[in-house]
Amino acid sequence: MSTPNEQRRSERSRRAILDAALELCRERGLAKMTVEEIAKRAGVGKQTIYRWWGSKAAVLQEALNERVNSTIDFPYTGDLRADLHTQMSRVAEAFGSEEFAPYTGLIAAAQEDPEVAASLREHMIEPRVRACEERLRRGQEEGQIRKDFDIDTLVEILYGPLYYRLLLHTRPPSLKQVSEILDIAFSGLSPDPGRPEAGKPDPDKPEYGRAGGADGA
Amino acid sequence: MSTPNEQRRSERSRRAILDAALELCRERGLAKMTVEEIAKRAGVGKQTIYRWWGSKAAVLQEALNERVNSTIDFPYTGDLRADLHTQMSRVAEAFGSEEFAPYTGLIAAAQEDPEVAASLREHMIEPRVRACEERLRRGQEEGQIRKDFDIDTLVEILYGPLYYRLLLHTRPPSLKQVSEILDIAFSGLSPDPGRPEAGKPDPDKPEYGRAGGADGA
Amino acid sequence: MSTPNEQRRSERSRRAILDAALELCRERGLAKMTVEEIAKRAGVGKQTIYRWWGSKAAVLQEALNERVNSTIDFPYTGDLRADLHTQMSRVAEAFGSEEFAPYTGLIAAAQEDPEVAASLREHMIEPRVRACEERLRRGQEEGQIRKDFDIDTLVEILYGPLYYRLLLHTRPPSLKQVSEILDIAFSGLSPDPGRPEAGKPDPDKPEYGRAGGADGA
Amino acid sequence: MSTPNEQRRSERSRRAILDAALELCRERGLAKMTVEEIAKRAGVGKQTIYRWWGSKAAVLQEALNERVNSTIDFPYTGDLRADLHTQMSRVAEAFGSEEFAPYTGLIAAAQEDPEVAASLREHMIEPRVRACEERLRRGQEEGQIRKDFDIDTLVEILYGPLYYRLLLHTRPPSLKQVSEILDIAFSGLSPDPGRPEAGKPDPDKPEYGRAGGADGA
DNA sequence: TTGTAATCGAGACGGTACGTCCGGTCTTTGT
DNA sequence: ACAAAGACCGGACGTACCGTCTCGATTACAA
Repeated sequence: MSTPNEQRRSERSRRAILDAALELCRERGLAKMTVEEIAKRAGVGKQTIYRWWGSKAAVLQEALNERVNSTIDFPYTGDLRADLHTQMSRVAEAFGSEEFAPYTGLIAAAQEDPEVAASLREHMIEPRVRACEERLRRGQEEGQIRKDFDIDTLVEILYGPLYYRLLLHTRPPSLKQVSEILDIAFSGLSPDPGRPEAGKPDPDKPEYGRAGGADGA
Repeated sequence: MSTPNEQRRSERSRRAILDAALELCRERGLAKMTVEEIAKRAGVGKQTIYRWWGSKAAVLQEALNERVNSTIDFPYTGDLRADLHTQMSRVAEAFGSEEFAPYTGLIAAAQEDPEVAASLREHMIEPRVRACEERLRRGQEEGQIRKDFDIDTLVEILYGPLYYRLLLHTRPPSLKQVSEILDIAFSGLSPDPGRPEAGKPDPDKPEYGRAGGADGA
Repeated sequence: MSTPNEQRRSERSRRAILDAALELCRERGLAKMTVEEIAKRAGVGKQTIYRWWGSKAAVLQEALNERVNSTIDFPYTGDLRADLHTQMSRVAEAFGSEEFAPYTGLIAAAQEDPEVAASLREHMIEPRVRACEERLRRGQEEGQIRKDFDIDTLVEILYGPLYYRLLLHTRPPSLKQVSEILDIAFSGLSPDPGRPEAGKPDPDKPEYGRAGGADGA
Repeated sequence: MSTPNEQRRSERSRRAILDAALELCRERGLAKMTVEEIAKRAGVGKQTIYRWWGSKAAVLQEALNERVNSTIDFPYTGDLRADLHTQMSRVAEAFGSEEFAPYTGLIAAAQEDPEVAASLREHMIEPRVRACEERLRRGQEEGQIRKDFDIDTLVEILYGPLYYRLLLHTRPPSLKQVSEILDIAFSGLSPDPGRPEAGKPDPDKPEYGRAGGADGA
């Protein structure tokens, strides 16, 4: 079976479907949108969707791919820490934006559907991870960071906290968080007697255990 | 309106429902199980589920709560880093286990349902975060780590990478990852000329960019 | 099994149930009312209804019994045809009234439930048929009608047309119909050259075949 | 809104639904059959039933329509009374048959649903009433019956007694009843001194008031 | 007068069916 | 020859009632 003749495919329908899918996903989220709605809004038969995609998640995946290819590239100014700050800030900002619902929806779908998970990894995660790794490796070669750490794990340490906030909805990822991540990552936790003992209050910080109900839904 | 008379509630049915829900979730995941199935397997009317819970996610949430309350507590041996290693290893192991599907299912559901998100935070995340924070604060007071970092962000740096692997399905969380996280977090990335430049191979590490499609689900 | 102790029965509840049932039946018909509604409106537990009656139809049956016992009796003036006219007019009027829905509802229920049918016959039909038969027999003995017809069939000829209109909803039973029934029944259809050929217009008469759709529902 | 595109309708499904409905109605009656059963037996989605009919009664109505169109026609031999006897006997026989449950079920449903009532009248009652009226009018013109009676009322007098037995379940309509109806209707009740005073026993006749339980459900 | 036993209001329970919605497939129609 | 349109089967949704089953709290009888 597999896919029909790619050549006869209607680009017009493809575009309308991707646009409608993205639109709907932003309106009510991946789980609450239906293939039927996409079809209706795109002015397309349902079969046309099922012919070319396996699920609404696959449609959304393709729709997202097109819009975000630009954000892959990593800056290079020579200062690794500054470049990381630039890039991570961009990510934190994106994660905090309302427009980002489709991405979290996709990650949610990936939890229950290995195909989505694979596609997500391949198209969204890995290219960005690779870009980050390359920048890190270059910095390493330039002696800006130590060489005895695993680059992959390092990427996870830098971006994991952003995903943590994004997906557990504790508080929105923020620029402040990015700075703190870099602070800790670069300086390390081990005590350094020569350093000042800063105790600045933190507006990001939720206060677990006090008036807990307020941070609901 | 709200809930009916709690006193007349049948504990027998409640148990059967929670058990059935957990069982089904492990069999096919939260998204693919239905309220009807839970009811049938529990030998219960659907209305009995709808009477006491708002959704299948809420049932699962309650079912999970009961089983994991024991894992909150943090060890205290006096050595903060060792205690973190102990606890994070436990988490990494749990995250890797097959039995953990219900938890990721719940996180997925939280992406599209604020009520689930709130409940997840309140019952699963916050108690553990609090426990970790307390341990960290104690270590801080004992001078084992620096005092000028935000504790919340620190928690995110430690656990974020585990969630990253759990939810993005790049590779399973592992004990090795835990060690590396602690290495980086404690030592910091900044170069230290006195240290050896270890280059040990890493079995966890996927090789992005080579035969990338092969690691798909 | 059967019924519980009749002596301890609460007359208060019995009354409230019968009243509520009749009220509800008039509001929305037997089929669309529920035991739950009766119980709620009567301020009574559902069990109290199920304890004493087998179905909502049985409740309604009993409720109706109480209200209509007065209409059984047949007048006796000496003029059979006049007495029939009096009684049948009363019936036609009752059948036409809006308050009569419970009765048709009961007949409807009887079509699918033999118990209701038996109860209906026993409590509502037979006593009235017997009364009518007695009056007819007396008239027969007095020589006011011929003796060579079956009394039962005669009753059916007199009242059947009223039930016909009541149950098939072609047009409401009317006094005019009663007069015509008696005319035909007493005179007979066979031509009598000596009689006048009346051709009075009939306001009751629907005109089948012309603009038929207009008389719908 | 209303009905979808009639042209795309599947005749296959329509047939299966009507057949299943009639079958089920004969098995357990209109009230005790469910839309779900019809769907299952017809191998059809429930939605396909709800798409084209408003209720199970509507389905049954359409199913019955197709089977009974043949019985409308009235015989014409020149002898009105004989023709009436022929036709009414056919009806009496049909009313007595077990296969007739769907019809009584429909009449029952009509008591609580004006749409069913209208449909019943339009499709089942009126065509037959019209056919009978025409035959009667012709007989009237031929001088076989008097001209000073209302034809509609006459139809009710002839058929009302059959419906009476059918719906009140006193005793089954019978050929004997038909003969007696015609006897009374044609001869009239008024005494005729020249006639014999027949007193033949009647097997149809129930004996109200004696051992009444025997005719119970 | 006080137990004792049954009925009572209340309503949770295991179920059945409702009528709606959507997922995926199959058929018809128009271009 | 495509696709659009959309009807189709299947089956889960959440709701409404069914008739049964506890629960105390009356209530009426017997002791």
